[in-house]
Amino acid sequence: MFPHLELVPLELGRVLYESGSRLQSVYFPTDSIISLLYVMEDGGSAEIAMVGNEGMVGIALFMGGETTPNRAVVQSAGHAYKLRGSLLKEEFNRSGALQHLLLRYTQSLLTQMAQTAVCNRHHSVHQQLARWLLLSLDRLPTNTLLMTQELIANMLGVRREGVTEAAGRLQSMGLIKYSRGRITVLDRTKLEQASCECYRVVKRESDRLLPDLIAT
Amino acid sequence: MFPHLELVPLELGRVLYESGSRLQSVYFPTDSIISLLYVMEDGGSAEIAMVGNEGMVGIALFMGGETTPNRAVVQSAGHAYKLRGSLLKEEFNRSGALQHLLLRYTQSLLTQMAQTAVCNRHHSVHQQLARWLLLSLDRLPTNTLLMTQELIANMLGVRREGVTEAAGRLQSMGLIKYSRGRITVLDRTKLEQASCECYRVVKRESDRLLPDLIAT
DNA sequence: TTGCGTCTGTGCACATTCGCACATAGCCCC
DNA sequence: GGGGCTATGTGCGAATGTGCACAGACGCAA
Repeated sequence: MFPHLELVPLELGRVLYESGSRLQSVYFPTDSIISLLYVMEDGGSAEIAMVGNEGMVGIALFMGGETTPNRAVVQSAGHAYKLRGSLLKEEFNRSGALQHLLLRYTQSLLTQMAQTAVCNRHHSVHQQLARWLLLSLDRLPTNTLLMTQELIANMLGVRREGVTEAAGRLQSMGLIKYSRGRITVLDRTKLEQASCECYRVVKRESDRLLPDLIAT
Repeated sequence: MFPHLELVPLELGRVLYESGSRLQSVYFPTDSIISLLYVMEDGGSAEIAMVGNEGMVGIALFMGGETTPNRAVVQSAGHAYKLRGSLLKEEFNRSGALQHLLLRYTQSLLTQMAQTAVCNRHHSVHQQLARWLLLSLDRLPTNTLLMTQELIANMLGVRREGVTEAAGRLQSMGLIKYSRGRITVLDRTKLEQASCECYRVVKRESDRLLPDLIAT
């Protein structure tokens, strides 16, 4: 299967899958981040989950549904290995180690979605921003991310102004530093403290389910 | 495998799995409903998904994680087929039709969770209550459910008073009728209109992924 | 029938977020 | 180095939801 992996560049904002569209290929991000979004009828959106080098985009393919009602969009530019869906499906159906790995990854994605639901219900924008930054950071090689507050607001499904205020607070506490779409995390430990339990739950499950991650 | 299915009664409030506990058995509800909840550190809770006769409780078993950070609790009393986890796992690993069915069910559960996240972010208590009632109704043989507003509030992760107000509104619109823990849906069509798109998305995916549901 | 416990309704002060309007500030590019 | 675009900051009023307190109301049981 490896010879069929093709490393492709992914620019910010590119839509890999549209909601309900049939999957032709799957993507394994290396240094990029892909967001899974639900886009509402009125155009509003909310991020459901985030995929980085720990996972893949396109699980519906081997889960059997072929499509999902979500959009996959590049949240942080970078690269990903692209693979013909049919090849992955064949390999998955061989029921080998890859199948088990993919299923465990799917379970960790499930946890991420569940925790997103909880977080949306119970936690403040401030805590959610911290969670989101940490999840992004875990999927990037650096501790700087290129993201306007407007985009973050779209991901979290809140107002841009809400992000401005929360980010301002985190900055004045010395946890992060930012200007014009460039956010740098200064104190990761304190950022984790500022976040809610949701981040820790997702991280713990991810570490537990995928202990043996090696670059694909 | 069928001879090993054991029909067991499930009383309201019973906890089938505690967060993080190892799964011994899986359950296929017949006329009961099981809620998957996340319980926060401060004791608050939020429903992540709902399982009725369309699905099963315990997918972590075949997904490979063995545990999840969620609690499964009986939301509506009734019965379920209980099965030793190891048996299901064996059958799953035979990669037959059951495996494909279970994976498609898991995908529909994924959609339900994703939509819960969206709904928690963007929709009013009023809409969420309508969605929740419809999802419950779809999993019950009758159109009456036994549920206090207090319990519904715990499921939705909102205040009891918020449910009181939303339910009062639905009642005065003639969509439902209730008293002391007994809710009857009078006009399902209008209730769907009062609900948000989330219900429809979940329903559509569920119908699409599991068209061939026969009582297990 | 009476009583008690549980479920439901309501009022009010407060916090958070929203929606909008508009001010400021950094950066690119001619 | 001065437009002009885009990103960020701020200040309202309104809406929604929260936390608490307590009143009413229904139903079961003695």
